[in-house]
Amino acid sequence: MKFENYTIKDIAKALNLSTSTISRALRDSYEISPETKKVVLEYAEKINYRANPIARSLKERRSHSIGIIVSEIANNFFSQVINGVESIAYDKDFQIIISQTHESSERERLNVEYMTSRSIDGLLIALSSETEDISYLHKLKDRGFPIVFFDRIPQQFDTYKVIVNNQQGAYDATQHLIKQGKHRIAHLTSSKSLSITKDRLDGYKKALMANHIEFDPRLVKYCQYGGLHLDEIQKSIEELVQVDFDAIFISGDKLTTGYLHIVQGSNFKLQEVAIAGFTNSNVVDLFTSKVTAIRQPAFEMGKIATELLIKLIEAKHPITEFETQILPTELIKND
Amino acid sequence: MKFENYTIKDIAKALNLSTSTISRALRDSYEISPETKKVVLEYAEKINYRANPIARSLKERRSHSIGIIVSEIANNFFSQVINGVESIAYDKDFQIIISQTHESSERERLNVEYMTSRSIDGLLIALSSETEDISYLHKLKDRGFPIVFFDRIPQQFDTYKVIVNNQQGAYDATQHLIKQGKHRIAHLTSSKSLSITKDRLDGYKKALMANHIEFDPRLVKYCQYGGLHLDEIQKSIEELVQVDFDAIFISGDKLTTGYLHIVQGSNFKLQEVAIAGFTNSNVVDLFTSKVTAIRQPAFEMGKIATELLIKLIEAKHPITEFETQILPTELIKND
DNA sequence: CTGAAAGCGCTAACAG
DNA sequence: CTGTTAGCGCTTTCAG
Repeated sequence: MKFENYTIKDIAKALNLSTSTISRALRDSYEISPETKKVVLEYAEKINYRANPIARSLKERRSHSIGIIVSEIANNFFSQVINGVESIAYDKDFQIIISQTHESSERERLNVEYMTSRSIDGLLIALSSETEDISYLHKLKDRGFPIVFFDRIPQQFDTYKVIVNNQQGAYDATQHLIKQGKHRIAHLTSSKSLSITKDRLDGYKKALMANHIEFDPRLVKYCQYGGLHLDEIQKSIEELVQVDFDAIFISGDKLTTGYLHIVQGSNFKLQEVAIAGFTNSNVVDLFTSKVTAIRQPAFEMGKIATELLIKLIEAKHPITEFETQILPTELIKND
Repeated sequence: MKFENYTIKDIAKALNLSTSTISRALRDSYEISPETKKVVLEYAEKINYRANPIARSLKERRSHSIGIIVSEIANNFFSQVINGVESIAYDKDFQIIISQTHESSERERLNVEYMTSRSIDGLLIALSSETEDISYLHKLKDRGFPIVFFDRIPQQFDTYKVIVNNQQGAYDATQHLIKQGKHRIAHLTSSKSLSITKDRLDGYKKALMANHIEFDPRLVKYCQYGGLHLDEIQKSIEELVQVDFDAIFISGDKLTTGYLHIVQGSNFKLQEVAIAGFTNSNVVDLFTSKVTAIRQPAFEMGKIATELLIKLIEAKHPITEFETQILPTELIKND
């Protein structure tokens, strides 16, 4: 089945004008007389004419679409980011194309390739937890393709980046736990290769140090897939129980809920362990376990990243000076 | 900044062949000699050639992309559906374009228009809670445009539809509450215009009847925006408290969490009201309030809907015989 | 087996 | 102010 639309040619024929006149009239060009414009616009309206964007894209070498790659849209943080992206893209008449990596670097690479081959004009991306080699992204960028990173950013990549102050957020969370009188604070986090993992670990250490608590590496557990698989969390907890802990700072949504699921079933004194963690869930306050949340301004982040990307796309001359925007986190106490 | 790719022309020039030969070789046409193919393929590989899908789309009048419209991707049910869609689309080499209505019928219409004008090959859609007039969808369909509805479907629209057995799910939920000794069972639900609202209400009534409990219309509260705005739930609860109830059957994710948020703050005996509801949340079991969940096979639904849509898109002749697939729900007790 | 040429729908020099 | 024409990158007759 094929679905046909009117073309500019149809209008030209019907109105006894040339296609270029129609094209110009529709785009409100100054070269066209008001009368002609009126006739064309009215007729176009009447037949409900819609320009074929594919043809326009081919001509203009722009698709007016941007890609966004996240690990999971079912993650509150990312879906909120996407809402932010949407809010700007919609205004600026850009289509957005979303795809998920499910924390697989191969999937990520395929998605990027698929998207660029489908001619997106630019890319917003938060790296997967598995990703280490991003040379293909460097190549793309070097060929002039606009990329903006958010949340999970690479080191040494000359482009715009948008993140939160992860170190500060982690510091605040840890500090909060310490203030509650906790001293053996575990840290459950994502893959070592992620920027956020490093930054949050730094904040955690800094808070310990500020309170003269010695850092114990046995209390830090990494989950390669960011808690996507429950068994990586299970394993971490089992190991943590061995070394003993009275509070835990968790570095992500999936990790937090995964942790809670496991704790819920357990009989150990785990129930009394204080919890603080990065999460943008809207329902943490409904949980049986009290969780102190570090919230990220996800919507805002999506907006800013998109604005920067569009700036990059629409730049007349290559941009070479980039900054990294750092947004504040918010601590939501729950006790 | 423009981002340039190699074209078929570049290959032709480099290899001293014509563009048509290259085109054919790349598509493994029988008319091309194995040797030529080999040379072309190798060279294409070497320069990492990617065909420009925009050009191909223009020629073939197909974009190899499908649109999916939901109210909110931040809703577990919908994000799971999308994952199902993705799993099939990916295999069949279709790009998916997601957009959200935020329960606004105007947004829905704009999204559909935007997507079709951007040449998607087909559309998957769950109607917004506000939607009443879908004549524009009828028009699209009549012009041969493939549409598949899921979850929130219209009456009288000749096309494939995929839903769950909402009546049965509602029946099971209500029955479960009754078995717990509850007799004044409220029903908090979405907009009157949605198919799922009607079906679930029917199931609820049927269960009451089967247990010789009289139906009390004052116990049914509708939320036009499906709980997207907390105040509509607030208002419903206030009214329900007036008529008194000892259990509640809730018809959706947002409504359920919204209800819990409000109840949590309240001092009334609301805390003792038993709750059952449609939700695909992965964290209901972590909630303080015990919620009996009716889960929908969302992933499955996305898969089936996509398969049907692709069938429609690839049909050589117009399809006129349609069925509605009805999937089972699952009751997850929590007591 | 390969090439020339037309055309998908639109835009944009260039002419008039 | 309007029309002619070429061309975006690809596929596809139609010739050879």
